[in-house]
Amino acid sequence: MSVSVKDVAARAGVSVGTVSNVMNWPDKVSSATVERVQRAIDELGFVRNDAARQLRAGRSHAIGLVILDIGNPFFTDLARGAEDRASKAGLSIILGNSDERAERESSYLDLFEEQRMHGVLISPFGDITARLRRLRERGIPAVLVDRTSADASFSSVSVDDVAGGVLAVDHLIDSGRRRIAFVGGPSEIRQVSDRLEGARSAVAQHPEVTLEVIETRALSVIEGRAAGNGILARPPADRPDAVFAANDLIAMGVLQALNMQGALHVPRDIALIGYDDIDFASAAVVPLSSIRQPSAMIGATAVEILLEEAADPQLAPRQIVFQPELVVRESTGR
Amino acid sequence: MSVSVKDVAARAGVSVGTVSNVMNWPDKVSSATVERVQRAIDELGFVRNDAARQLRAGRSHAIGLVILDIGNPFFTDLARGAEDRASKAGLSIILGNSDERAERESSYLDLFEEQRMHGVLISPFGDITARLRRLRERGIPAVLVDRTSADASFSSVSVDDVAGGVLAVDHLIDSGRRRIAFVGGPSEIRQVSDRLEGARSAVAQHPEVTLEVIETRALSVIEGRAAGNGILARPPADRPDAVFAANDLIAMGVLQALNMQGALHVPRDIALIGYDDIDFASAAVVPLSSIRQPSAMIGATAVEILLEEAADPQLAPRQIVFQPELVVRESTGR
DNA sequence: TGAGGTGATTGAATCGTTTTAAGAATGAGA
DNA sequence: TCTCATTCTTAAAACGATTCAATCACCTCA
Repeated sequence: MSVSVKDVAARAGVSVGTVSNVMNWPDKVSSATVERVQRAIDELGFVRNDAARQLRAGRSHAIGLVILDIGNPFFTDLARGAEDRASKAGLSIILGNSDERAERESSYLDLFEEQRMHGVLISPFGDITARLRRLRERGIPAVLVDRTSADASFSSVSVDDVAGGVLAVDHLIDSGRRRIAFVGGPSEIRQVSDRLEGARSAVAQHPEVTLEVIETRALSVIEGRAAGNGILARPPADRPDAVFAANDLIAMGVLQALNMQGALHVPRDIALIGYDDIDFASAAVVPLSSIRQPSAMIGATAVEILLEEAADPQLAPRQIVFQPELVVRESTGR
Repeated sequence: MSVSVKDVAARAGVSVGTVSNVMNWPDKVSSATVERVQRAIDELGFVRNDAARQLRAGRSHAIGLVILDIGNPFFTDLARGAEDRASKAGLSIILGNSDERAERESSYLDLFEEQRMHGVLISPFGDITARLRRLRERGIPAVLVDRTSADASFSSVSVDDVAGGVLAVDHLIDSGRRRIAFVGGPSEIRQVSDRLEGARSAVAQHPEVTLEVIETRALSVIEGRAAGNGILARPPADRPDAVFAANDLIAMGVLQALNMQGALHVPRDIALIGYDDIDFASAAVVPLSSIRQPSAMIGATAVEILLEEAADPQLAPRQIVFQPELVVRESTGR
């Protein structure tokens, strides 16, 4: 059925060891032989069997990546970044989507252990430090993405959401706004609470500025629109003059509500800034200011660290924190 | 480093063959032995090495899935459906994103061949029939998703886009619209041309109805908005009274343009229907009517067919075509 | 001519599991 | 007690690539 090194060796009139050397250490082989073996490979259409390579090598040539939500552009961008970096090292990425469900997360970790993955990148949902510790004992390093390790026992690559909150609110204040509303929730989500914390600390620098919190049940367009309608229903004097949304989906909902029938004008009446800078943000009715995260860079960096740890398991865990970036568009503009 | 069957066997005081039987054919082993071996497995934390299993079995326990665009909810839903069905058969799905680039598509196929995948599902971009034929010769069956095989030499699972076009335009006509515009492009995309063809044939049934085609350069929100602005700029008598957008992104762009500053009212002045029924559709300023495709079902069915072909390579290829479904919301409503 | 060196190639062992034919143990029936 | 079945269990042979010590061929220099 399948062509093996043995067949190639027979065709080229050399031993299997030589065929292997041609593929992996061509310098060790005379150029005439390389040529001959290569021709045999092409003629037979030989494709090496990765299972056998892996078995011999003791570990796979792939990195497992578990993300929280495949529908979220932030994660797919992150995956793209990881993939690009990994392929440079001759590794592939196996993508798993935990969908914020502990049992799916766990079954991916099972799979990755059975496959003796080169390493695992994970955006954790449940408490999996014990699992990761075990993987590490077995020679499979792990790096957390978009979340820091509680006890710093694992390396992590994340973004400073507190700084992002400061960035957003400072920008609103700089453009002359004084009554700011934070819209987002639930506050259990670490990203939400961090961004709010940043907003609070920015406001604290300016006695004349107030911050109100409008909590939502989820980070969705629908919830954002509900919050926006709530603002619209208030007497004008009670309304904020700026909204900082916990992510772009919320921001788009708020925008839709405020903009409906031209009731209020964004940014004239109310300035609006979101978070994540998803593609939709620039395509909104009023292009949305937002806080951009280096999602692809996060993925690439995580792979980088993982490779170093795979090469030297003794390495001390590192926590890499990226800084977010302000993107100004019309929704907060003049 | 790693615990092997040998260690388990030693601990349980049996041979490795028995350990293997406990895991794969427990009926062949006395219950006392099963119990003893199981305990040894648990105590040692044994996890079997998939590479070795695969090597012995000759093929992997995973199915490769190559999709065109991981940012498109249609494909992620499809992937979810495939994954659910595959896991019932004890198989996992390895997801690859070709990003509509031939070289990425090809490198995933290389990977899948090296891994001796159980089978391959692919939403093809380039012309890959030759590649797939070769995979099949090597015992790896392939099923096309969201596209039919030109020469019917491979099984496929797709949706009848022509019927979807008919569905959309019939609905517009039924609700009293007479001057319909189709917005979408480029027409090289098979889905676009099929939907337009459906629209044409629906219109052909009604002499009093006209169809105009507004071609866009891509299926994006921005392009949709440009098209919408074009419509807005015309004298009222020249405007269509209904728009059929080739997908929901286009539709949302058109909606944003028409609705801007309350210039035109959707659906009063112009009815609007999209295609795909993505989550955003129901969350738009005016909830969007759309054509829903059974994306998860497509994935699940494709896996089903793949499994049958893997079990019996002689099976004749089948073309499964699903019917799309009309979802009516406010944008075409009363 | 022979010793020593260099570079290319070989062949066997190895990775960890599954499979299969053969062997051992047990019990039933004569 | 012996034979024949029926369970269980074992040992060894795969699967296909990589690795490493050993061998070979050839050349140089004394």
